[in-house]
Amino acid sequence: MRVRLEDVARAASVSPKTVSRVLNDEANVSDDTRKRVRAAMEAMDYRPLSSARSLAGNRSFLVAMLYDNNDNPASTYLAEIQDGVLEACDLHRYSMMVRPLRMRGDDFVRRLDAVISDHHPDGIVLTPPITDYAPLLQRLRERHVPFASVSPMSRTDNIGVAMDEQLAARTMVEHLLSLGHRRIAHVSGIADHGASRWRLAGYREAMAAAGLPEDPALVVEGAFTFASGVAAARQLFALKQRPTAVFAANDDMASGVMWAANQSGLKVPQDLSVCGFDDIPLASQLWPALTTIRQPSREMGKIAALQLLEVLRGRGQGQLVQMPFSLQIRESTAAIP
Amino acid sequence: MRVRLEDVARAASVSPKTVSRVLNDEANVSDDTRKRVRAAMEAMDYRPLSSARSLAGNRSFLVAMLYDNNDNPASTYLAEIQDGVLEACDLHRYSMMVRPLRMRGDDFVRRLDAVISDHHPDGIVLTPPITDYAPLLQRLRERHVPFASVSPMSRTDNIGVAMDEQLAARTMVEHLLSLGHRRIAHVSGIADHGASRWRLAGYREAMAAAGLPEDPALVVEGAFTFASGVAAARQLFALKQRPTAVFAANDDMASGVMWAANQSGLKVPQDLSVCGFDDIPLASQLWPALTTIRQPSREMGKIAALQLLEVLRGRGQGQLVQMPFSLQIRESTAAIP
DNA sequence: GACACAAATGACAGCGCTGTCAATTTGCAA
DNA sequence: TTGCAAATTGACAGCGCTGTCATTTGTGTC
Repeated sequence: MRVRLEDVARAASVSPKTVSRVLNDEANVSDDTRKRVRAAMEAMDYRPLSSARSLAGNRSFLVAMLYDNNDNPASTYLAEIQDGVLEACDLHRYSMMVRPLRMRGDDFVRRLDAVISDHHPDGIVLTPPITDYAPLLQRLRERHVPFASVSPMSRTDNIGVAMDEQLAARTMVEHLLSLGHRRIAHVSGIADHGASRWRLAGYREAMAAAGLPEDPALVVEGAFTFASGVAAARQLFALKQRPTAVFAANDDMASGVMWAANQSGLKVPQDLSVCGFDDIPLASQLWPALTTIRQPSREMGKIAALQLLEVLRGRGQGQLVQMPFSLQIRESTAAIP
Repeated sequence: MRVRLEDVARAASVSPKTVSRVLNDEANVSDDTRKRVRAAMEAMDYRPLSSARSLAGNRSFLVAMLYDNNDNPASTYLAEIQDGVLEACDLHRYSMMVRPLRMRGDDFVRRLDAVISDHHPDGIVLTPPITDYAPLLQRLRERHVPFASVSPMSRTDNIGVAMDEQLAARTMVEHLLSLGHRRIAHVSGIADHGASRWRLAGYREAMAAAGLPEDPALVVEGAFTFASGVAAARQLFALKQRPTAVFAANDDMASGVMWAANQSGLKVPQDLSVCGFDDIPLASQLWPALTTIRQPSREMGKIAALQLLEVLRGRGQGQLVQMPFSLQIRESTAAIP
């Protein structure tokens, strides 16, 4: 038969309520008692029944990770974040569920409400690009559902994890500048994603700081996909004055650019330097391996979830953790000839 | 305040137990009553509290999807299956959780037990490569946890979804043969994965049927990754008698082969035909677009979950659904010069 | 209309935990 | 040693639903 809390109580010669206190790490339990109870739990391999805990305690021990994969082809990114969130949840014995939640559609709030009412997550982890969708944030606040975000656009009133993407992008471009490149193109992402804005801003900042005039022809909008990288590259290669380096806003597009370069007979990095952003697994597998910005997605998912859990467990307020980035210089960038 | 089952009962002038019957689609409720109760539920936007249902009914309404991503770099594949499983679960108002579960390690059974004891899933969806791990299956049967599999190796005593991968592989190779190719190489996957075996078997079958002697040099083992495709291709290109076509056991490796071909100055498909398996998004984005076998992962995840749910809901036994495949002929394969 | 039987409905306890609040023990100052 | 507040522990009800079993209602037969 199942071991119940009551059984543990009997074994430890305390009341069920005391076992409950130990289980929930509550204060006001003597060290001696706590130890005895813990030992009994261990000895009996006690597994609290989460449905009973939820019913009695009015909490679900559930964290929901919301995402919109409609606009987000980089499923490897979401998968990594998911792994990180799950790791954090496991640490505190919370469950995790994942829910796609498309932004488009006027029944958005209804769908969000359904998720909350049906599953009662204690808290929510938001992933780009829905980290900044106003109706979502508003509704979560109205319903008092705590949430944490991965790479939110707004850096105030938010907990979770963020990276200084603008500085990272600037650093990337400065690397190209230091190699002697002057005609540096940028393939940006979907316009209203925070990631696109910051990376583009970082590019512009670096170019301006180097005293280079802005050339609109050198900035092409992509969609974070391999195919859009190919298309953007074709457009850039068709320019009368071809760029000598391309900074793509993510690795998928960067590999598209490299592919197109290969097709056009351009050697990377001899004829063209290419760099990306994210450091997806493919980046180091490509040949030549891609110079990029390392963004530890898995770790970021974990940290965001930990901030949320801190709040859920009544341990603190949580904060917006600033993530360091690192420039991964590999073989796809080189000095101009 | 929250609307409870009791409130619905009062509104519909029936006992709580009757509302419970309607909620659970049980028999022995008159059509009239059922309609009245449904209307009341609708009107009051009643949301049953799953923790109470679980506690009283001793079921969790939870489906767990288990995977081992350690050996499975194609996270896009798992993400699609996950989406499909989730869709099926939503259909029947079940929740879904995902759990990585590494096969290696002698504490495997303990880890599996922990998942079951902690979360009490009503059933489990297994994904390759853990669909055929004997200790896992044995333990699930011992604990009477129903499960369904996506592409299990054993086609007996299993419910879920499968594709005739061997026939698909054979069909792919026959396509190459029909284009006049004779020196056809195969880049296989991780040896003990079912997918690798079937695809290799299909390749051999087609070659033998065409009366071509088996040349061990033409079969190179990869690991389902882009990088392993590149490595395998290099090995094949180094052969004194280079193959004119390469059939890779998945699209990631096929794109690796194409990449390597590009690097070696081989034009695809003029100098080398390349084809893959799975039809991942990248396949149609590549240039030239990759000829491959379409494997509808998302749909397969959904179907597997539906078989499981049929069992969980006491609606039937579930079955191993055979999935049709389709050959996607694109631009990466062509007749030999 | 009376009877047998099946279908429909309801009463009630209890699933395993936690919230509330009361009871007991401990620690410490006087 | 006594007194009192603080710390610790426990008693008990109840969270919202479903299982069990009893009761009522409906249906068909002679």
